[in-house]
Parts: sequence; C-alpha cells; structure tokens
Amino acid sequence: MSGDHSHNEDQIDCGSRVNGRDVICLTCMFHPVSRFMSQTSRLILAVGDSYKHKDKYKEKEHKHKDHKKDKEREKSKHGNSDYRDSSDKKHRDKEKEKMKHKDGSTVKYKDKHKEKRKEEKIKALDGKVKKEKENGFASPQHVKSEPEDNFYHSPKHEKSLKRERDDDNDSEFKPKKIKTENDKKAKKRKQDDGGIKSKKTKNKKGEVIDGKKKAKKEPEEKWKWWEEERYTDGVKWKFLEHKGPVFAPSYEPLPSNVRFYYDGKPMKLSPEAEEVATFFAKMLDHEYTTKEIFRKNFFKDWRKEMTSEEKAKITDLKKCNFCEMNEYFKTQSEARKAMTKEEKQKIKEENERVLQEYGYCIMDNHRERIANFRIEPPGLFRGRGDHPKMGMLKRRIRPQDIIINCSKDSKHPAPPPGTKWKEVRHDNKVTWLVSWTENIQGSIKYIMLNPSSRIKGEKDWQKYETARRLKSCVDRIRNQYREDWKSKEMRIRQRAVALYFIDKLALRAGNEKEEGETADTVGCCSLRVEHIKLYPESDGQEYVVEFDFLGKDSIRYYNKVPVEKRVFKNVQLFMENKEPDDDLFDRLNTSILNKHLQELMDGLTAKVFRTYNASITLQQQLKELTNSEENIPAKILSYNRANRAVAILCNHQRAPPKTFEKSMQNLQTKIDAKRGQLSDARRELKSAKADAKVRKDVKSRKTVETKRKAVQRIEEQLMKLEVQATDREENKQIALGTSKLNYLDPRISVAWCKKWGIPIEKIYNKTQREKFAWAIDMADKDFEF
DNA sequence: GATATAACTTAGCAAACGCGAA
DNA sequence: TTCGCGTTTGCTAAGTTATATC
Repeated sequence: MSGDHSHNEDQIDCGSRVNGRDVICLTCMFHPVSRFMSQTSRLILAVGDSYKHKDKYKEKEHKHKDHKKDKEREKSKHGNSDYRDSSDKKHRDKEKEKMKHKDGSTVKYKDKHKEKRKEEKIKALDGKVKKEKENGFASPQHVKSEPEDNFYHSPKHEKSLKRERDDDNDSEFKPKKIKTENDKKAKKRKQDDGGIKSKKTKNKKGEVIDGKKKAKKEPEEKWKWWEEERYTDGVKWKFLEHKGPVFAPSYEPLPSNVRFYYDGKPMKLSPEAEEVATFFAKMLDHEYTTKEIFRKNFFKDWRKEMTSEEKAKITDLKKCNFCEMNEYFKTQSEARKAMTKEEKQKIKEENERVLQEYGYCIMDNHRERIANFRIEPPGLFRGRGDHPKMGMLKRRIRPQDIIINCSKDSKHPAPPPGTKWKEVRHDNKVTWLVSWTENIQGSIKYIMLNPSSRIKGEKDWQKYETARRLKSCVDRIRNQYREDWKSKEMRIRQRAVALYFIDKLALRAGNEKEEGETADTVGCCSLRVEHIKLYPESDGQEYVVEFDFLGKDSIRYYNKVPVEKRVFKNVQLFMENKEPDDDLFDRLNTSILNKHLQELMDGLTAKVFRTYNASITLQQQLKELTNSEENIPAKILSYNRANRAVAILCNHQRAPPKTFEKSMQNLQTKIDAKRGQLSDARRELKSAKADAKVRKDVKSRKTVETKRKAVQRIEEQLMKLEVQATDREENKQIALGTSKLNYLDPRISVAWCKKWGIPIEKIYNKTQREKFAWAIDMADKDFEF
C-alpha cells in the first residue's frame, strides 16, 4: 500500500503509521478516481475510529488552546483591535484601504458570539477542564474537478414537471372531498396513461383496508404518486390517520441474584436508581464509560434518580461495581441468540403484528409506511465526538409528553389506558405524526414517514430538480463570486470566498453553535483561523490552503488544496490580526449566505451545491470510467468507483470494519484457490487438446470443448473475485451509503443501468429501490442530470 | 436584525438478518 | 444444521433551513 512518494513537510508519509493507524494516500489507493482528482491536491487518509484520539491532532489543538490562553490575557489588556487597521505589508494596506472605503462599519456580525466563546473558553481553562479533540480521523478529501461545460439548460423546472394540485382550501379535510378530488385525478390519468392502476389508487378511504391486503399479496402493484399532482401552499396532506407511537417497554427489575455492589458490599437499589444503573452496566465494555465527562454526567443524573438514602451512601462512581449486572445482560443476550427456531419465529410474528398495527398510517387514501414508529427508549446519551453532554440520562418518554398530529376527522390514536396525550393537533402544514421534546438538548423529535412515502419522495425529487436548476446557472454564479473576490466590501469578499469553498470543496454551510452544548465542530461559515493554514508555496504548488477541522459528527476534514491567487490573498486578509479562535468569516453567517443565494436563484441554498456537485460528479465519473467492452462486474466496479469519488468529495468516512483484515485475507485465500483451479483446468485443457490431436474422434473433441468452457468459467469467477477484492480494499474507510441515499440523483444511476443493461438490483438494494421507485420508473437511458 | 424554535435532511454506528460454506 | 460473515436495517445524533418572535 505504501507509495514511493511522500506528502508535505509536516504531513504524514503515505504508508507510514500514525499512532497505530495506517496512513494511506488516496492516490495510491485507487487510481481510476485519482485520475480526476486534482493532481495538485494532497490527500491523506488516516485510518482509525472516528472518535478516537489522534495524538498529533490533539497536540495541535493543545498548542492552539495554550496559545489562545496567552492571547486572551494579552487581548484583555489591549482590547480587540480591528484587524483591518494594522498591517505592515504594503499590498495588504492597499487592500485594507479599499475595504475601509466602503465597509466602514465597526460592528462585526460575530463579535458577540465570539466573545461568548472566549469567555467560556477562559472559564473552561480556569476550571482546568481541558477540552480535547477526540476525533483522529483525517479526511480523504479531494478537490472536485470543475466542469467546464456547464451550459446544459434544464428545459424544465420542477414546478413545470407536474401541474400543481388545486388547493381547494378544504379546512375540514373530509375524506368525501378527497374522493371527489381523486375521481378528477383518475379521469385525468385515464387520459394520460390509459388508467393503469387507477382502481387501487382511486379507492376511497374505506377501501384502503382492501388495498392493504392487496399490497401484501401483490407488492408489484405500487402507487405511482409521481404521476399525480402535488399540493401547493404548504399543504402536506388532507387526511391523516394513525395509531400513535409504540412506547418503550417498561422497566423490568433485575432478578434478586443479580446484585449491585457499592464499596465491595451488595446493595439493593430502588427500581428508579436500578434502571439507570443498568444503562451504565450495559455499556461497561464501551469506551464511553471510561471517559471523564461521560462518567461525571452519568453520575450526576443517576444521583437525581436515587432515594435520599441511596444518595447519601453512593457518593463515588469508582466504588460502584456493575459487573454482575453487566454479566447478566450478556447472558440474556446469549440466551436470545440461542433461542429455538420456534421461539424466534414467534418473536418475529409479534414484531410483524406490531409493524402492521403501528408501522403504517393512512395519508390521503394511501397506506404509507412510517419510518420510526417506536419512541426512543430511555438510556444514556451518546453524543458523538467530544460531546459535553455525553452520559446524561435520556429520560423515558410518557404519553403526557407526546403530541399527536392527525386529521380532525380521522380516528384519533388512543393513549395507553389511564394516560393522556399532551396534545392532539391537526396541522396539515407539517409532515410529522407524533412529536415530543427530548431532555438532553431540549430539541423536538418526530415520527415521520418512510423514505418510500409520497411525502418524502416528492421532496427528494424536488431536491434534485433544484440541483439541476443550479446546473443551468452555476457558471453565472461562479463568475459572480469571482468578481466579488475583488469587492470593496469585506462582507462581500468573505461571502464570495466562502461560497467558493462550498462549491469547490463541497463544504457544509456551517451554522453557529451554542458553546458548551455540543461538540466543537464547524462548517464553512463557522471556520476559525485555527482551522486554516496558508502556504504561498508548497510541494511545488502555489497558493495552497490547508484545512483541518472537525465537521459534522466530529468527522475530521483534512485537505490541502491549491486555490486561486485572489482567494489566497483574501483568506490571508481575513486572517490578519486575528487570534486562532477567531472566526475566519467574521462578517458572514449561513443566514446571510443563504439570503444571497436565494437572490441568485430561486430555492438556492448552500446545501444545494453539495447535491449538485455530488450528482454532477457521479455523472461525469460514470461517463469517464464505464468501458463498454467490459463485463457486468467490471462495470459495477466502475460504478462503485464513481460513487466513491463522490463519497470522497463529501468526506463520507467510516471506521474500517473490525473484521476488515480478516475478510480481505479470506477473499485472498479464495482467489489463490481459484488461481490453482484455473491452472489445473488449463493443464487439463492442454492435455485434452493433445489427446484430440492424436485421436481425432468426436468424443475427444467434445472433451476439449468441455474443458475450454471450464477454463472460461473459472477465468470469469477469478475475475469476479479479483474485482471484489479491489472494490473492498478501495472501500475500506469510505462510506458509499450516505451519498447514494442523499446526494446522488437516482435517475443518473437508473439511466446508467438502463444504458448498459445492468440490473438495477446490482446498484440498489430493496430499500433503496423502494425509496427511488419514482426514479426507476421515470428515468430512461438518456436521462441527463 | 438577532435570536429562538420548528421542521426536516443527513450521518455513522451497531444490531439484526440472511445467505453460502462447512 | 450450524457457523461466520457480509449486507441490511434500525436507531438517533447532528446537521441545514425556514419561520416566528422579540
């Protein structure tokens, strides 16, 4: 795996090991993709668990924190000087003069926020609570190759794709009305497509039950919602009926022989305290339970559940022994695995029954699958990365916490006997069926429909249509932000540079986050000076910017990329006279950016660039990598490589599977065996040929043919295995699923499959085919994103 | 305009599932 | 039939964006 080249000065060499993890350069890792990756970018991939420490990274953070501490003191002495006012470099002075000219305001958008962060940081440091970056994952980042031929004009907007549904302002949402409306639609479609499936889709409410049975027996008869009209004016549905959520099973106290020990002595806990103790006991093998914050938060919340006697006695978590409880749960889990077939079958049937009862709702005459109909059970909060709230108790949700959303005229879900819902509302401007407020962040959680549902599918389709519209005006937008790099106003320059990063590197928007409430992660607009390094020259390239920060889910983004001179100079300017923990874009936030984007194109937001660039990259890559001469497995490898290119662009990483090495070894063994088989078969063919030459009879000629076919078959099998090995190796720490599910217009994949005669099942599994049913149905082989 | 809140999408991990080899 | 492994599915945290409120 080791490459013969090395990366940058303070970078890690390809093939070396950092803190026990392999460092792999993607250029070595998979060539076809690297072909389109910028030759100048340097991609380093450090292998490891996303939330594990990486000392090198940590060290750097430490340095920054210490540095920050010093600077804080200095700053409090001298006040916060405006970086625009002092510079010893001539050209920058000139730039600054220009800036001042038009942008004389002294108030920076983010000052308040920044100050707060500083205060808290000082507090944290004073309190000797050192925050460390947990994630040691370096991103396998690549720079999107910028398409030059973006002048394709999508002929239609999503709005024009379908006629808008008449909004009859029906505030009552009576099924009767729906029927009338549907009858109209049925007539319309009869004209359109000969009325296929009209019977089922046109059923009135009472007949849906019938459709239920039908759906089970004849799953091929699916509702083509994409052939119908859409609602307008924010109405999401007109009729909604469901059975409410399924609550977590109530707590079952431990058997008396399973004991908790405090300070070496057995201690019987009250049911409330015991339940919370089991949450911790179940996690004993997890790294979480060794983390100081986790333990602190857990213990604090656990004590809240204790009786006063327990509280008085249990004062030190270190003296708590949960081992017996932990053993008990392990035994339970073993027992579950060892259940008889019949027992397992019974459980399966019960699950199916619950699914049938609670897992579906009726929305506008159709029985639709609900995504998450079970309420999240109580437990300990497991935040990602260095989360300040990890270990806190996630409390049990009760009926009185639940808000039900359904039609007025539907059969309302009944709360469990003796309980009440918090509220039953009838809001058809939202898509959720059930909601509750969670106690860790105070955010609202929802029960919504499955991705295969009309309501989700329509939105998904619309998302890709917006991205396709961007395709037709991306050149104009790019030209504009290039112009804006020269603006006299700082805020406009910042906006333009940020947009360039979002477009070129597929960065997320980067909202501001409340300090101390979540892990310290950033996106584009919230980048800080400490996340960027500038190299006027590096590795023979000019104007190189190095990004190193923790993004969503505390996944590390690392990328060293050459940028245009003007961008470089601007970033230099933005960084001037700032502290490491100052915002890079102090005059920009996501709201400002998105407002600007909205002006450039209707419906345009920062995240559309991610969708657009992901999809366009897939399409380009498929064109480039697919070889018409190759067989199906080879073509699928090409598809996966194109998919991989997108995953790299979007920085979708995964921890290498625990069994990765072993599984590669197994595959290699298979390959070796197959090679042996092949040489045997070839030998046999040779001798059969020789034999046939001597004998010259039909039988021996037949034998030759048989042997020839055997060789061919084995060759094919070997090729398949080798392709599989390549694919798996290249995929070691790249997650394809996220981009496939969320960023790639499915019509591109469907068109590709149709063009090359690849069964769609090879690209999408059952769930994915359900989600993308609309695309599978509507895209033909000539579809262009 | 700033801030809070609501609604919805995107994200990675791990348990469950299911299939082929032994 | 069992076992081991790859794949699928469920789970829920963590983002983005729109909207409401002050």
